[in-house]
Amino acid sequence: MAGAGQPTIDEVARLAGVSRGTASRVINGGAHVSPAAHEKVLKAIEELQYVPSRAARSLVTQRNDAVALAISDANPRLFTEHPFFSEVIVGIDTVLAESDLELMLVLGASVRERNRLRRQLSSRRVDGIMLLSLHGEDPLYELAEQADVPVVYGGKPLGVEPPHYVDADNRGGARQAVEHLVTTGRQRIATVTGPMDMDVGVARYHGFRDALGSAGLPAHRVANADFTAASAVRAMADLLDRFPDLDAVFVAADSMAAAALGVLHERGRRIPQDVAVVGFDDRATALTTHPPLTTVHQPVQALGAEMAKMLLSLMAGRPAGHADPAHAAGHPAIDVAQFTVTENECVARPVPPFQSSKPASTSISHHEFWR
Amino acid sequence: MAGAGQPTIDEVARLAGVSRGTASRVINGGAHVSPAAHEKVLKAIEELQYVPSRAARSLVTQRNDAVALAISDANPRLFTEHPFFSEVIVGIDTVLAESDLELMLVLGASVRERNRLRRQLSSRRVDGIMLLSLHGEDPLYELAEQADVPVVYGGKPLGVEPPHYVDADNRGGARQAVEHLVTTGRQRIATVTGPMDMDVGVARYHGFRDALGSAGLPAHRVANADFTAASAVRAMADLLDRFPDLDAVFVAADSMAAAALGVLHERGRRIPQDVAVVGFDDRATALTTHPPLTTVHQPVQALGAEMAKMLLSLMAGRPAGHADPAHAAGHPAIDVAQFTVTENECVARPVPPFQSSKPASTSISHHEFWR
DNA sequence: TTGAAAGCGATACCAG
DNA sequence: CTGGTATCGCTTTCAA
Repeated sequence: MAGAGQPTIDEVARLAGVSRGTASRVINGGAHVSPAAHEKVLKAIEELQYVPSRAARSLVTQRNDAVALAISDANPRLFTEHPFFSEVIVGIDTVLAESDLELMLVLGASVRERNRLRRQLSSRRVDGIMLLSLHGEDPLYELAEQADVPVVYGGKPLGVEPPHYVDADNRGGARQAVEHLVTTGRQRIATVTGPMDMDVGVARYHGFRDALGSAGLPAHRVANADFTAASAVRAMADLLDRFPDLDAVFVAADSMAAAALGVLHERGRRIPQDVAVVGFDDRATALTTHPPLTTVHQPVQALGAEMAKMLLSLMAGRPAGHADPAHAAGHPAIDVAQFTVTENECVARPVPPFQSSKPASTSISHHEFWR
Repeated sequence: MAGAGQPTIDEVARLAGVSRGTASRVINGGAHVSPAAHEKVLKAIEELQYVPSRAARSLVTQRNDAVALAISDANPRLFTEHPFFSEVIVGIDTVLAESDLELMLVLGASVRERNRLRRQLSSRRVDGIMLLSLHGEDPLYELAEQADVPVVYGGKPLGVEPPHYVDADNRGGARQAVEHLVTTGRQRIATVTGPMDMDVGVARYHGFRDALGSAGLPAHRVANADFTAASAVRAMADLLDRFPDLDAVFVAADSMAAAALGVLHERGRRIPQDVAVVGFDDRATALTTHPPLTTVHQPVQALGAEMAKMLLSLMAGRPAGHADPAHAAGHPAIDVAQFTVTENECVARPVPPFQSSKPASTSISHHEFWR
């Protein structure tokens, strides 16, 4: 503390033999500086190993060059069990890395953490906020509305329509998954749902109903779960108790599907001969189950990347950040991701993979992330 | 920008009818302030919804109240596939939440990100750094040494002994796993290793050798992998090609073990009758495989928590942060976590679970995390 | 116990 | 194109 301390811009300026103003100009942008001075300042910076103090800079620029990702979930186990979160983070980070923005991670599970988040939101510590995994009536929602920085939601909050969010077409994806089961001749199709206090849970459930409805099949074989493996085990067992005749299950997340497979094995069901299973979400889990899981692929990293891009646009003052016509037409900033059913052995008689049946509004493609 | 703006401490002071100095004293600590003034300031803060600017505060205090977690891995897929990272993050966050410290997450995969990290380290942006998952010769190692803030390593870097790190007893855990296989009568035991440019990979491999060595069994059935599922598939297939007679496999990570199981199934091996499998690491993956995986349980969240605690100690100026006698004796700050073999169906003839055979140096217990 | 004033390390404006 | 100066919002010393 009493030691050398980091070099300041004044020392740089002195060593370079220029004024502090000139040094500053070189550091940012470098416009309006003579080549000679430019050179000298650069050399001084190099020699002193100078790095500007971000605190000082923030104080005057009123920016922080940092954004926050808040993951609001009462259940930290979900965060560890569900690769979804890691993938979103990777997607976000990919975009952020290109902008020299730093990422603050806030896990909003406990009251303490929630307070911490509140403080971060209001202490001009970050220039933007991304909110992930909001449940119904989440206090974070209100909290974020009060923030004076842009907010982007990952996954539409239940029951409200925030100005800016990124979401996948969960309903359409689920519909595809179940349609796939119908196509392969299944008649008594059940579902293990996600949490019904989240839009993602409700939407996938609706997709399930959609598909069965238009196929003229009953849709009463339903058990709720909350994306944890434990809840899926309970739900699957429950389904088998109540509907021993079921011949297929759509499980609203791969991590849950893996757990459900265990229950099915235990109960002596052969897969896919007796019961076909389709999951939803990621790919890694799907491939290590036995048999490999048929699943609807969701480009989660792209979702994270899109969140970050949208936030950057907002921070830059651009309205929604999309050249997409669907959005320009007064549409809220939703990104409907394309889904692909990945055929694996969990469903008999595979048919060729097909794309989303959603007609338009799917113009944003992130091929670099897919697969 | 031209709008209201956040309230400043001056406005608080004015509204409370005191000087700025007094207001500041109330905000931090509240000592040497008359009860009357104290009260008034508090009310003004409440009324104005005042939150101090962290940038301004940092500028004068020279602290940031933030720490960084840098995850250096060239393969982002690992981060998403391996629940290990999420668990460490949760463990860290649990501790941090109690200290009002913020967490910056830096994924150090690309060159760009590495530069970003370098900048963060040297721009007094964080008060401490945690480094996770360093590979051999990782440039991050040198980088962190130059940082003028405390650094804690998660997992010992290969070949060097940094002043402060937290690690689990990977060698002992692996030894236990393999001893377990020996105990159940297996003779031709193979291993799928972790990356051999990381201490964790080498240590677990040594544990494998240790156990086979003292049992008088050969230890040549080895295939290397890098913790990804894809690499495990290759390694397992390779093992079966080279040693079709193997009757057990120790796989150095559960995520890899799950993948290996798939290969074994494919090749017609019955588990555990033909081949017994033991994994290492987490519990969630272990339970959703078929059959459920026998594994060595590692308290990963505790590891993360310990990293954070150690960093906090260092930041507070305390030498290593442990009352542990083993550490007081000039020992580096290693935390040897206890391991438990979790019995599942992947190994035949289960014996009662047993604890680590390591005698001492295991005094730190995080029972709240275990199980 | 309190108020006044001096910085912390940058940026940005404004004459020169 | 450059140098000086005000300023960002807070903590902290120093007198009173």
